[in-house]
Amino acid sequence: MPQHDSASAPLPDRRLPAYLQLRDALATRVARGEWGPDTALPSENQLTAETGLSVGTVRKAIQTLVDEGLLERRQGSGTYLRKRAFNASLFRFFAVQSADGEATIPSSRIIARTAAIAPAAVAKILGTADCIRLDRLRGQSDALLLSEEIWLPRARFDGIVELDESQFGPLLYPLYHERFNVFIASAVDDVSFAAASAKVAARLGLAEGAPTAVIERTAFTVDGTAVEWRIAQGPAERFRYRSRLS
Amino acid sequence: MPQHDSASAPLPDRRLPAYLQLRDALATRVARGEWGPDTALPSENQLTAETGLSVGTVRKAIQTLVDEGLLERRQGSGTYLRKRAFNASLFRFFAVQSADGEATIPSSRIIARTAAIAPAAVAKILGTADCIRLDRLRGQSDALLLSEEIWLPRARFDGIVELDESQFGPLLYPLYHERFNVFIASAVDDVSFAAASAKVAARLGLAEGAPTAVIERTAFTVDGTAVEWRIAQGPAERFRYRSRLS
DNA sequence: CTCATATAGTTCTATATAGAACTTGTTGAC
DNA sequence: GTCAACAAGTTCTATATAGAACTATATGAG
Repeated sequence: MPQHDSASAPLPDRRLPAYLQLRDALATRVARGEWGPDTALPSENQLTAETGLSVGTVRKAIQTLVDEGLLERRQGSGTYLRKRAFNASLFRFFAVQSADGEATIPSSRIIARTAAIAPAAVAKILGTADCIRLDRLRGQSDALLLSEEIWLPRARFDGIVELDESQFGPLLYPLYHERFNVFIASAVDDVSFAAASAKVAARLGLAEGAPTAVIERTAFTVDGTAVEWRIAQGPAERFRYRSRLS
Repeated sequence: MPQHDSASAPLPDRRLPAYLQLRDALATRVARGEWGPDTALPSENQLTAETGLSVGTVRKAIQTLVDEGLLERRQGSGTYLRKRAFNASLFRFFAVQSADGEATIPSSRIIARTAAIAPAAVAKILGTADCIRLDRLRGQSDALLLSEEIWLPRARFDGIVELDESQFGPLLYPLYHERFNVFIASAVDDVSFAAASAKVAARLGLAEGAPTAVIERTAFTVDGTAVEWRIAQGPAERFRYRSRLS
């Protein structure tokens, strides 16, 4: 699937109801990075003036995006980008035996950054083989919890290889947004089980063939294009995943 | 926590907005089993007449329940109980190598039904130790996939031990609803990995200590009381779990 | 029986309006 | 400087209304 430049604005589908057209328009403006994490979106009144729609319709459009998890409304203040709760969630899956019982985000260390040709399966997901690969290790040095391999399309993340190491915090998604204008809106995790390969075992300090949990994640922007694929692996005994069904 | 009889109607909190009071009222009526899976709830017009509220407010109350996954609206037809998609989801986690690739629900066999005292942890969740225990095996006889142990509070499920075996289909939640007026509205799964105990290994035809995926589930009614706890275990190599984050 | 048409009932979209509830910044009293 | 009061701006609740879109049933023609 070809990647459009973000400048090409998709035309709204006139057959759709007005509130959905407005929803789409707002979503693309969000994806384009028009508003930062702490700047309010236009108010209901401003949007009614801009669009000529009624407040009710504008509210419905915004509410749709809130339900989809993209926006967040604060009464009396405004409408903002929602802070993504799943930033730390990949980590949350591993029970960290911190003494205080807090859900601390342990240190993470990027151990490699290179431009590389993505494997076919990854290239298919990301839409290109021209990629950047990050390798990351998480956990204390005496208790390594997660070995990660992260693939990004080079077109969107050019310059991340040369970026100063101090710019990398424990979480990547804020960096994506601030430095590369890429706003992660949703993700899909695939959890499975596998024996540790020699390489992974060495990294995590496990025996080869030791049981590990594997998490494969694909992350998407608002418009549904995949912009990150990663595979993470950690010791199975420490793994614990909670999921709410409804 | 003491279990109320379903006859005691909780009073609506007057401090709450009207649409939330109506939401709560409808939720308790649903939990009470007032409407079956295929009978429509009262229409918007009927509800406005009953309550004296405006259509907009009534719509908002219903929409809230739709967002919570409890109801389902069909334009031109009516509002209905939502068919629970996670009935089969516990099973979906195991990749079934059926030739056609279909997500078939394999046969399930109840191998034991007894009244029993629940372990402390389970009793705490269910609010009582006076329970019924079901043991179930799923999968073909040549490829057993899941060994389940299910705990139910006896007060709500009295008679399930004596129930004719033919009444048990492959899914339990429809049975809960139709026979015992218990409508499962949400659930929480906890996934982890563990070595197979001697007993589980024997049941599944695995070697003792073989890696298995463990799913612990607590299921809730609309009002948030836990009415089922189960632990399921299956071979780790066959396990695959998909989760959507947003 | 089969098919098209009408009809009543339902949800869905959209507008207009009013005031309540809440947040944020400013102004003024002390 | 500190605190209270005010004011402007925002989202939230609630009502009222109109017509469109869709579904299910009944009716009638052939």
